[in-house]
Amino acid sequence: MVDALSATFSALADPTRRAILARLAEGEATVGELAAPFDITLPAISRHLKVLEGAGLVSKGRSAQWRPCRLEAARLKAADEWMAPYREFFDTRFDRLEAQLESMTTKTTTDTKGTTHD
Amino acid sequence: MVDALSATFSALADPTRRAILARLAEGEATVGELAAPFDITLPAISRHLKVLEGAGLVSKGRSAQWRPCRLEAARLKAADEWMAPYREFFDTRFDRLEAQLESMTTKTTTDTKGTTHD
DNA sequence: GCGATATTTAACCAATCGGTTAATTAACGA
DNA sequence: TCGTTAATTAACCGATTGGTTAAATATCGC
Repeated sequence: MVDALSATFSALADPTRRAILARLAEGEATVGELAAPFDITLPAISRHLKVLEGAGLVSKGRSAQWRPCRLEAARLKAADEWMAPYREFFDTRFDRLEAQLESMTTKTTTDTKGTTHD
Repeated sequence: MVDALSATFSALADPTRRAILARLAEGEATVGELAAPFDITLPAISRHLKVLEGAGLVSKGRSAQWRPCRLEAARLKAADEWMAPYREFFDTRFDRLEAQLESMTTKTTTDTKGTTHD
């Protein structure tokens, strides 16, 4: 997978890991505290945290036998920035009706093979 | 994986698929056109597209033997909205120095076990 | 109907994923 | 030093992933 953005999105592609991030947005928490809300075992949580750490979304400190975890937002910001150019499309109603209208008014369309989308 | 958000992030966790989306942001394209820039085989592209379709990020039309693909932004928007609450943290320099300052001024800290983060 | 073009499906493979249980490491506190 | 608590590591399992080659499907143009 290698690249940071892929690692970030991959880390986000799991509801448990997203929940952990949501929890950390409210402040630091130890591994045990993070694990509490879930049904899965501690080793499983430990590995989810390792994935989040690997993606640079979380950092771990140490305090006696505890490992307080903290949200690291930089990589989230990078993911957010990757999304930014697509925001332009969020409200583009580029759909059936509009496309059809366009193809009816324009005679020889610049169309990618005369689309009949849907 | 089941939930839409996980499917979306998972689909985005691959550079080939992100490149496909970037290409589609410039307009519709057939499977062959989308495959052209890549070294991998057509079946591989076909499956990447199926992942993107499955995540609702791309829709396919049909026109003779071509399958013109189009970007569908709704799910991207949902992912973007998931990120929104975290934007608050993007510039929070919540780091060593600031945390340490805080723990020095506050006597009995509300600290999660007296963090020594890093 | 036939050959060419566009795309998908099938079968396979090695690697990774998300979970488990059991064992290990590390630091506390008495 | 011993028992307890916090967390990680190891070994294993079944499912999924991302790629391949080869075969199948669909539609065109003649």
